Amino acid sequence: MSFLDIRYYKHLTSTIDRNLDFSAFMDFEHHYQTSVNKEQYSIEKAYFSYQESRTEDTIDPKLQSIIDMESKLLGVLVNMERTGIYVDAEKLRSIGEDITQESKHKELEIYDLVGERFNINSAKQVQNILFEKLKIPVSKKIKTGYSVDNEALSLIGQKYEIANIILQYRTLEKLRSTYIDGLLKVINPETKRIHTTYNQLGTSTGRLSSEAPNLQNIPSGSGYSAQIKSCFCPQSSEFSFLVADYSQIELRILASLSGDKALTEAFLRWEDIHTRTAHFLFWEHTVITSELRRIAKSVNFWVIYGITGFGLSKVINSSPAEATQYIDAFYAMYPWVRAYYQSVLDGAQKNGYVETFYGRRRYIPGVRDSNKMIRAWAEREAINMPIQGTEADVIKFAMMELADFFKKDSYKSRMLLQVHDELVFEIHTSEKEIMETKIRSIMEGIFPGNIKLLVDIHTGANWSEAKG
DNA sequence: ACAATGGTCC
DNA sequence: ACTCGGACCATTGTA
Repeated sequence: MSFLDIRYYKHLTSTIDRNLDFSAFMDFEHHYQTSVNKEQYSIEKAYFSYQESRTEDTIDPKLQSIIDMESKLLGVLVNMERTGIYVDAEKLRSIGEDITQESKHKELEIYDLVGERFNINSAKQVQNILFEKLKIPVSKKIKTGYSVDNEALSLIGQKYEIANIILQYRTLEKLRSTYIDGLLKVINPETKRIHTTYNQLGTSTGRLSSEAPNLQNIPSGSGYSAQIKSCFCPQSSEFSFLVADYSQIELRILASLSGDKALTEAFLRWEDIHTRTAHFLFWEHTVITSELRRIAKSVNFWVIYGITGFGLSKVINSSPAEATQYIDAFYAMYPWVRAYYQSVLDGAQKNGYVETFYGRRRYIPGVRDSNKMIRAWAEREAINMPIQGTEADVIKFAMMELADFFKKDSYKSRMLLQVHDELVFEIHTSEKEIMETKIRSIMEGIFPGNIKLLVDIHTGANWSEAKG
């Protein structure tokens, strides 16, 4: 277990138990950061330092179970990293050429409209062109001047076509720079595959992060995004892709943790939860249009984040007052959720931390701060962490069980990626049936809450085809 | 090198 | 009044 290096210790201090003296560890970390060979740090060293610096004598058994899980998970992650994922470089390059061509075209179109050449990639220069030269009214301000981000340009685009073309140009450039050039650069020449690195220490909720490259933010839309995603595929024809994702896992966990009757019943009756919320929010409408459902979906989504009416209003394009009404209506519909949130905040006040279903902790000192803004921020963090963190715990436990299963009978199929609520597999043709059955049963069976977790499974010849 | 801005994902 | 749940990365521009 030589991979259980210093990352593990850092994880303990940062996401599991922040109540530690960090100084004993600084030397260790310095060596880690300057070291070429990460493997030289053993679990024994890390664990020793951890014990040395603990301020309590005993460790909460629930916390210990998380520590044990993380220890074992590291080996699973290392296997996934080493396995990597194949990318059709030729296809990716060819898509890149299409994008470049279209991008060049947009570029010229912009110069033509403006009557001047400038660097469209520079926010500053775009500001100058739009607001100084073309005298377009400002829609949104930022620290250093006038914003030209997506939100601002979309507004401007209602009247000035130039903003829409800049948006289109940006989208193309984003795809080209980050996902074409960026990915081509990190294909391993020996394996022809991309090997990401999972960071177990990167988040404060217990989620994994993925870096060098980040394979957790590959675009998922249609058009070029789908084309890029389709470049992720099996290396040989004996394999296909399988994507298994938890369906509405946050809301299901919220239902279990809060025990809310209405939310629980809705799930037990297999109702469409977004439509149900929409019916309640827009009770005066007899027909729920897709637009109304979209708003209700945003409300459901952002209530989990502990967001304010102001924030929600930006997402659903309404006034803050209207958005606040929606949030209040949500709480009226699911009163136990509000009570549950209150109990989470009370716990944060009392203990200084909040915890997941499995006992993973996040220390939140801000809930005791005298500054109202800081406190409000801390409260949103506190409300979100048990849900997002439990989700992270659930999929991590599932991954470990899946890894055991794959290993036990020496299957040829492999687990390749984790994207927070989704796992990507490379499935050998001969193992298709058993894999579908087992992956579903392991993932759905891991969480013992009142509400059963649901897993959607899609298969296909590549990542794009296999997505939901 | 580093901050600011912007954009992609769950 | 309000820039807000959790991440990583590219580009520009300044130090």
